[in-house]
Amino acid sequence: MTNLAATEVKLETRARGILEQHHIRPTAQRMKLAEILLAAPCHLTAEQILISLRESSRKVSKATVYNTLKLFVEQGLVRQIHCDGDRCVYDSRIAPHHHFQNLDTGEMIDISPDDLAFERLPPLPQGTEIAGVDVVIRLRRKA
Amino acid sequence: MTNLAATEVKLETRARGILEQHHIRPTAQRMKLAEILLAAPCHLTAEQILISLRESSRKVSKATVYNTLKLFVEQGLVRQIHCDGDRCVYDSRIAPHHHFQNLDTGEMIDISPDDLAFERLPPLPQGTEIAGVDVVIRLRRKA
DNA sequence: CTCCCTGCAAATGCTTTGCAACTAA
DNA sequence: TTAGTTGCAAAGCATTTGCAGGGAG
Repeated sequence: MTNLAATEVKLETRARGILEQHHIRPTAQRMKLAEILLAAPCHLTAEQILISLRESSRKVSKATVYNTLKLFVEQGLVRQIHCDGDRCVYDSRIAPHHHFQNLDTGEMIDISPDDLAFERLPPLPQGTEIAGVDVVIRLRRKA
Repeated sequence: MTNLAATEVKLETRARGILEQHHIRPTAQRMKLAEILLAAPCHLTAEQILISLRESSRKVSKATVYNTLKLFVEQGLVRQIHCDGDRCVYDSRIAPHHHFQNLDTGEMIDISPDDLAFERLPPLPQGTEIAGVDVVIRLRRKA
């Protein structure tokens, strides 16, 4: 009980700090969203976030959820991953890392950067540099 | 001229052969689509394919393009790549390979499997096996 | 008071689907 | 004949946008 309360306070403080670091005004809606995403490293769809929000006291409109997520992505607060054509997840872990994708469930699982290394990378086209490298290991149930 | 004609005939034959191998009835529309995709390894959006088709003699409806592409994907004739949220490309190279994505132009470029190798892969979650590994190296114009 | 934020609903854009006409074996 | 295909238009669906009302500083 006291632990829970302490955790919640800490989370709120942390969320506020991160928003301010990114020069985002900490409105009630943005705070709620940040708290959901920052509570733990997670991969959530806009829909799942919307459901989380409805369960909490404060109600947030769908438009605001999308607008806020877009803002967070632009500010580098979360990462947007397109796992398939008509669904994308917001990844609250900012540090570079890779993913398993469970094809049966659609679930995304983090891969620690330490667990994956390249032996050889291809030469880059003239005049370009690497902005990022994404690896997705697609998994199926073992036969 | 004779070369061109020969190439076209060959392409048509090849397209027909591939459709039959996959037990897809070679209708005129499917042949045209297969020819566009098989002419060379390429990454085309549904829109680009639609434009190619309009330029050719035979006209094909948008619905048929989507239905046919879906069929081709299901049959493993082409690969569908989701490069961003509201756009996907159809990759006519079936063999496993990876991609550069030019963030400035959206263009996808093949990476030969020989040019990329892993030094270390992460342990897989219990009861799963690898269905595929996709690497996307995102590029930006060099500063 | 002013600017920015929010929420609703309408709009957008890609993709899918229902259905009647059609086509090839 | 008969199952499989096509094309049109309408439907779907995730996301974006226009705009009026609202809130914080």
